Amino acid sequence: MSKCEQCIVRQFNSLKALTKEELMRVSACKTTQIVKKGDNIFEEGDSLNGIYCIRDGVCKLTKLSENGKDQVVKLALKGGMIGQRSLISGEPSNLTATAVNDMQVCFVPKSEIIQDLQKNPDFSMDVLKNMAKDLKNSDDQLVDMAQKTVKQRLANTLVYIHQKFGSDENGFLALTLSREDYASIVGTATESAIRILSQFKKQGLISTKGKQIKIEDDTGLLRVE
Amino acid sequence: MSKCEQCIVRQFNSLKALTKEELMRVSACKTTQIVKKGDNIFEEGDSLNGIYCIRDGVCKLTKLSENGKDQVVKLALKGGMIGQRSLISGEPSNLTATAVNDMQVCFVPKSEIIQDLQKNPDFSMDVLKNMAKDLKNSDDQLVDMAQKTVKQRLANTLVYIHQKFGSDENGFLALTLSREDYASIVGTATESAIRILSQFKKQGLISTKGKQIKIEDDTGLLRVE
DNA sequence: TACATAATATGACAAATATCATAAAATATA
DNA sequence: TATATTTTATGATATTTGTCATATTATGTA
Repeated sequence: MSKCEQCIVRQFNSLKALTKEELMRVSACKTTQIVKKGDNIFEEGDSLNGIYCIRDGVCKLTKLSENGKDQVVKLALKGGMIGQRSLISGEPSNLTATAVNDMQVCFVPKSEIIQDLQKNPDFSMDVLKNMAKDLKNSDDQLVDMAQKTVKQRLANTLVYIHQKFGSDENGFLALTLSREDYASIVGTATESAIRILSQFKKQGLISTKGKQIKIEDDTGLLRVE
Repeated sequence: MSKCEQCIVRQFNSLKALTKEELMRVSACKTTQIVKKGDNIFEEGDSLNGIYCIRDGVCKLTKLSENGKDQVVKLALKGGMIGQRSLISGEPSNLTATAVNDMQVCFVPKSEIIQDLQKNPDFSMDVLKNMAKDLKNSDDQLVDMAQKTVKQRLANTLVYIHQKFGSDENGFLALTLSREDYASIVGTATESAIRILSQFKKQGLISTKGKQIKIEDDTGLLRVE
């Protein structure tokens, strides 16, 4: 089994603030798991006994609304950590984590993390900073959700995914999501999302091939009204 | 000037986790200010050199959207702390804090707080827990904003304010907000908020007297479709 | 390959919400 | 108290968005 000390992914999250000794302990107690596309890592209401560090792949964090629709709250990718909020508050998870493509994640037990939070101020400060960043993102999303049109939100989402995940060799977004996923990021009906994508296509802002999407004009998308 | 050691308000926030010595230092370096209704404590983009502990009164934390409308992200009341997120991330404030009624707030300089975060794991853990709670609230709000109707959101807001702020001697909500404030909490046009309030009144869910609102049927409000 | 299944696409229509106009009431101010 | 100003209220209408129906295309599987 591979060691955390040699894992590059760690540089992208709070684990980089651990001392060599702490990291070795984490490495010794962690377990690595393969998660197949579509499978859940954990579900809303689950008690989490640790956190997950994403070695590879992407997952969506969603919450089921009373109307029966899932809302995507966040996308987490390679280097991300999920489950910290729940671990810190000691409450069951507020969100469901579902693999958007095949993933490899490392589970680190709660006891080790809590101990490091208590002993290592650099680590706890870094976790605090990441949580602060999440909170800012969440607040900003809330404002957009409240004040922007569906069209604007979908345009922003496309640009965001372009920026965050880049393009493949053919120019298509490297992260392929279903139209339903787009709809539940944007907070709209799947048909509405599809309709607006068609419109963007006619306007030359994007092009598509099956479910794959190519961004043709980022700035144009950001100008959508 | 009054001392933090004797301040009850502290019990409601992370400052309760400080040691006696730390608290005395905070008390020595803090400054108390009066903020009049409608005045800003800080604005979006301001660099904050500390955090504010609310001794009395209520403020709204808002963000201006590109469409020119303010969105309320959070209401903070007596015992609450504002500005922590910005202090921790080291970024300018993401939100504007405006007094909804007359307030008294204590400003604690950044240097003192940072030092305590570094030295006192109980304190940093408590700040972390509060941030985790804020994050959960923000995520939940996001889901509601995306998936619930304006009517449901306004009903939920009324119940929330009833729970959080209670009623005055005449049964009216103890926190009086303008219809415009309600609209920018719910994320709708002021006219829509007013229209729906009128509807709730006809249904006997609330009653009003000027801008004052009395909740007549909490459970009924929560059942609104 | 052929079939079944799921995902995407689009039309028609209904419902929700925003906008503009204007009136009435409440509140602040002289 | 009288007046000006703001806030609340409501109607008319336009726009946005959701829902249901159905066709088409893509994708997985035997």
